Amino acid sequence: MSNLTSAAGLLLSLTEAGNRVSRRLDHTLAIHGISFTEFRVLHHLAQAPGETMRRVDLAETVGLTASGVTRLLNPMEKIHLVEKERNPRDARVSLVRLSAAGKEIYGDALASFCQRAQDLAVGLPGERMAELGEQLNNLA
Amino acid sequence: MSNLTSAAGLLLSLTEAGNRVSRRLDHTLAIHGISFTEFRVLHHLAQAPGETMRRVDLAETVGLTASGVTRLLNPMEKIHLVEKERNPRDARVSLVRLSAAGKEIYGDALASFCQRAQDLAVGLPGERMAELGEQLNNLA
DNA sequence: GTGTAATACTTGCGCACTCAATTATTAAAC
DNA sequence: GTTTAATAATTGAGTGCGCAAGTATTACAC
Repeated sequence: MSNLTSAAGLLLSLTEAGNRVSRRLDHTLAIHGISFTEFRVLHHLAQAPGETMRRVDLAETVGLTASGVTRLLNPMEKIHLVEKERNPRDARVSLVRLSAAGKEIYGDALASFCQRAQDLAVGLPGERMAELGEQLNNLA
Repeated sequence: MSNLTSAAGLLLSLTEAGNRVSRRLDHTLAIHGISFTEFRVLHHLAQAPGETMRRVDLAETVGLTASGVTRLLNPMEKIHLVEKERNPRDARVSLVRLSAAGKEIYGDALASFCQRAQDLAVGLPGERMAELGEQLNNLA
């Protein structure tokens, strides 16, 4: 029926589902005044040691370009969701830290996110979710 | 470690991996002069009965908005990768058909795509790929 | 049949993001 | 210690795509 290898078919479904899901989550997070992308940086910062990350690492984990994070973080700094910080050991890197305000918004948004995710993820194998998520993180 | 439900974590990984993968595939398909999104419409048209689809259905399957497909298809029609066609039963719908030229480009791009997909998908469970892809299609 | 709602698609506007090139800084080569 | 290469981030220019609103056309009520 389909002339795709199984890997190709999977990546196709992955990206298409990813697009759909992103758009839906964007809508549900709009209530909190942040985009889904912004939520993702808040989340990864919240998980990071010291709630601080380098911009390049942030880019890779959220699935953006370095350029993309720069543009994304600018307004977030202005709204004081995150704070810029310099690295004494290496003047090239500029670190990003989650602010108190950012932490609070993250907490609120997290609840909406998890709730909506529960709805969207029906039909996925409940037991294997954690395992599968881990595999996806090590992808590409 | 992470205060996410398993569903939430999975959707996060899904969208982030989707972004990364999309960007990579975009690059590899650039050789054929098409974007990854364009490849996806060519692919779905090639699978469709009569190699023809309605724009709304195309939008949903490729993970775009109706507006998005309109903008995407305009240049593709100009390059004659696809052809517009009207539905005699319903004047609202405008059908899109894969052209001969589009079919050819699709065939070429398909090879590159599958090859690259193979590389990108290392670390994913080979046996479960087809099954998982099907589940992702019924997501969101 | 007429009015209302639903569906398919398009368009104006704008934002998010990418790419390529640039700057600043550090690491490596020798 | 220079020179060269590699890394981190930013910026200019441009594109892709979404949203909201608009236009047709069809379906449904009654």
